[in-house]
Amino acid sequence: MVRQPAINAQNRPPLSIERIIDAALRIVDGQGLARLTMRRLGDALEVEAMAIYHHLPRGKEQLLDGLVAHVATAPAGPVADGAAWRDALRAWAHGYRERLMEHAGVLPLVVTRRNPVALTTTVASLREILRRGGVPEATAAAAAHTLLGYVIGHTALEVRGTDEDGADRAVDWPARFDAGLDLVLASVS
Amino acid sequence: MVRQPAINAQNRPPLSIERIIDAALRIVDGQGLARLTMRRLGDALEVEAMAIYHHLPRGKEQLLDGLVAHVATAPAGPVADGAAWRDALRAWAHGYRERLMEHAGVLPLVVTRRNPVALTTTVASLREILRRGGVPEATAAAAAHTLLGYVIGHTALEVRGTDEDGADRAVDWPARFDAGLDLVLASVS
DNA sequence: ACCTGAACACCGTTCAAGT
DNA sequence: ACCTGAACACCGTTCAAGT
Repeated sequence: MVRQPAINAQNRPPLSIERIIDAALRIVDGQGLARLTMRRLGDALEVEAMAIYHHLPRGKEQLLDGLVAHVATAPAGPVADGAAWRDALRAWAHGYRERLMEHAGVLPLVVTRRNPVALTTTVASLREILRRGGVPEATAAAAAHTLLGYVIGHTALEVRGTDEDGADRAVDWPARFDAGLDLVLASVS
Repeated sequence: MVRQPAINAQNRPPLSIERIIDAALRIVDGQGLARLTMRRLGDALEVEAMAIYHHLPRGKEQLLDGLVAHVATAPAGPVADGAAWRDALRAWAHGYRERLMEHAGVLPLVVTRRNPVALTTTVASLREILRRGGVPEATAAAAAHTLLGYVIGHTALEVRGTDEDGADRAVDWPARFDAGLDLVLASVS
């Protein structure tokens, strides 16, 4: 008789940080950040809210940090051909925007929480691609911040959906995003 | 005997939306957004929390909308010499960044709240400056969104204070901001 | 080790009542 | 018109207790 590891009396697997973050993200995506409460999260996990504290001792703070780490950590992968850095950054930007749009509810957290590694590692990956493309170190560092700042800021504008232009024309957001992206990338060298 | 208008039994002026928003902003700036509660706001105004609802029937939602309107509504003024649009936009960007830094606590709200006029009017003013500078309509619209998105996003990165670079160098944020701003403005035409 | 149950101090908001 | 006081349903979190 092999011992079943990690199955408790109620016949369900014990909680894990991953399952907790996943459930929290589902609540935020489906109902909004304001409805993410420890008690509701407990319900979703079929557990008393207090059980969550056993896995996240810092409580809700740690939960929100986990959400940011899960959503905002998306470094650009290394590029085979260094010269194609412009295309690589464009592709990364599209992916990052989509990620933020999918989990729009965590955007305020991305913008608020102090000093998480998420953005640091992401911005470092961008700088590395620029560096390998032959862009001077100082320019690469500035351009990496500019690009990440643009993607986050523009996506924030899009999510908030200022759906018209001030001139009563509907905004084609993906086109806007691409146009701005080109503007940012065009002068990097 | 001239009637003293709007002085009540307790010998203090009645509340007004302006005084409420001011007090709320002071709490957010001094103690952070999380500590802005209706009861604390009431204390600051020397009033029971429930009195606030008489002036803001939509309650805390309306209060937060008011904070965003107060902080994020900062259109660029009209420019005498249309040809100097690049300098005008640079000056506006510096002012807007400073505003957001001063009231960093409301940044998550700026990024979250749906469809306030604040950003719409601001972006419209940027587009107008570009238009008068002779930039084609479509480019002007895209560049205005790009610029506002950049300023908000980059300031958000700065506020969160990823104080090092991933390469252990301290970041000179104002210099970074200027470098990115030039990058954005350089290719607009 | 992992989870529960009761409890505490605090929320936002309503509603009837006071002046 | 403007504000108060009590009340309601909900928070995050602690702590001792169960298995």
